[in-house]
Amino acid sequence: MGSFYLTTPIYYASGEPHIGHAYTTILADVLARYRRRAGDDVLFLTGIDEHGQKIQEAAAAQGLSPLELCDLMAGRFEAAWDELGISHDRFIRTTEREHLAVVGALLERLRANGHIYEAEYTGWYSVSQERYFTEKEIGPERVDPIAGGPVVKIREKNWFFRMSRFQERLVRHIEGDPGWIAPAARRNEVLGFLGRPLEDLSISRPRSRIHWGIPLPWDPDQVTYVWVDALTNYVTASGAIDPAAPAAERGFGELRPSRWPADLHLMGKDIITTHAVYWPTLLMGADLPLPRKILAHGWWVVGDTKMSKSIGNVVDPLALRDQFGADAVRWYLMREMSTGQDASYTAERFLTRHDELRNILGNLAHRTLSMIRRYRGGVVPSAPADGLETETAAALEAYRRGLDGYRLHEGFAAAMELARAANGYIETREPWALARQLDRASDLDATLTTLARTLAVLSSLFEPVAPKRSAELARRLGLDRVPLLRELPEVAVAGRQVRVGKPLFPRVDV
RNA sequence: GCCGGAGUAGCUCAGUUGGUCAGAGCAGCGGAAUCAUAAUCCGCGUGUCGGGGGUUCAAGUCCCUCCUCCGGCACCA
Repeated sequence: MGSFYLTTPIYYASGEPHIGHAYTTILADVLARYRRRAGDDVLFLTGIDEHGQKIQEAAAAQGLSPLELCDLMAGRFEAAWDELGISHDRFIRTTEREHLAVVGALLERLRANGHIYEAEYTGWYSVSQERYFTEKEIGPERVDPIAGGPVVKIREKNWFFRMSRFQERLVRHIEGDPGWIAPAARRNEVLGFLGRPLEDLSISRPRSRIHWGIPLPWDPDQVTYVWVDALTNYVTASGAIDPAAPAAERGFGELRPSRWPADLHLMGKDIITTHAVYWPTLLMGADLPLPRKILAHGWWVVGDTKMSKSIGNVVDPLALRDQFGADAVRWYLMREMSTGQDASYTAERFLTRHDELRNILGNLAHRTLSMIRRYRGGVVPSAPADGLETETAAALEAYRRGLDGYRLHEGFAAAMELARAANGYIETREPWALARQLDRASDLDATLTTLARTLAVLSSLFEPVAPKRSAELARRLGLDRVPLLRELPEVAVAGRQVRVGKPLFPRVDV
């Protein structure tokens, strides 16, 4: 049995879960479920990032302590994930005691290795907003993008990580492993970025300004800035580091038994630099192995404009879920977006994808189960399931190729293609005609058994993307669970008592 | 400015290393069937594969150039 450890970013706890969070998390969930279906022992990690100035301010504004606000937001995220059928194994919070200790241990390791030094940080600071803004945020006008007020260039004491030392090693790593950053376009961007001299990374902020954070072990007047704090969650959850052990035995250099390194870090393309540059160099600095793969996905846009709160065109995945069900939302997101690229959300496309699920797959299940009930008393006949063999084999191969290669849209298209083929098979075989001819009973048996077997295959292929309805389909077929991939296509369906039930994907009147 | 993508049927897009690659789904039109959620199946596309040039026996598929759109160019979760 293989092992697979995958992560989403931890989402910043100052805002409500939105479609960006949902897409990343659903993508991760689909891959996690696929790996489980392929027989792997999976660790699927997600969580929230709870430190920093925004949390501190948002809590104060609501009359809460920072931790009270974080508790509230953790509940919001977990509830959202529950409603979307997310099967994470671990929900990490950066305020957990273990994480605080691991961050401290990592920082001490970096310092012991001689990669940390003290210097002045220079940046554009807005006095009214009490925070720094990036060059990009302030724009050429040099005003703070929130209130439009002035920004000034100021200096303050920070601790820095000698990221620049690792530039060459990182470039060699990326060039030596072409699939390490996917898709290739993002890899090229990172390499382009690394074509210029890499600067060092500021890793702390004065506690006088931001108190809600993890104090540096050697300088309690400074708190850990977001990068080290947030990214380290991946190591914390892996169990690789034991902060309570003596410094030489904590797991750096010599890994303890753990899930590290991660097999896959998933994220939106906006934080590729953080994951493909900051994080690996930090790991190098701490003598930890790098994650095996980094996959940055694209953005959902609405029509041809970017989704944004200010425009008011944000699509709420939970509202869609209320109307169509979690599986339909998941199907749309996975099937419609070419993994890695941007895609456009439109209500029309959503409905088309939902119709596909309902008419091609849902109706296939319903008509098949109805015929087994009508013609064979609800029991799958014991006959050779010798139809659709070519189509099934082709679908399985394309499906695995798509999911293994992180082209989920292609993999799931192959699954839906099999459902289309099964509908065609019904038309060709005309079971209703066979049922009228007593001497064709064995042909009808073979037809119905083939269809039942194909539905069992489909329940397995669709499980990662539509877990609830696929499990229900398996139950309707009289199976006690959704089959694993290695059990396909030979699933023992003969003799099973089926149940027709209500349509799997009911018609939704809009 | 530098770097990198994309431009294929009305719409959304597939098209690995050049040779059934001119395709799929949706929409539209016509037909079949009745097991089924007015669901399904079959048939129908004269598309300059953004423009131009080049390499080759052969190019959406490689090279050059032009046009249009988009993305990246660090302390932003």
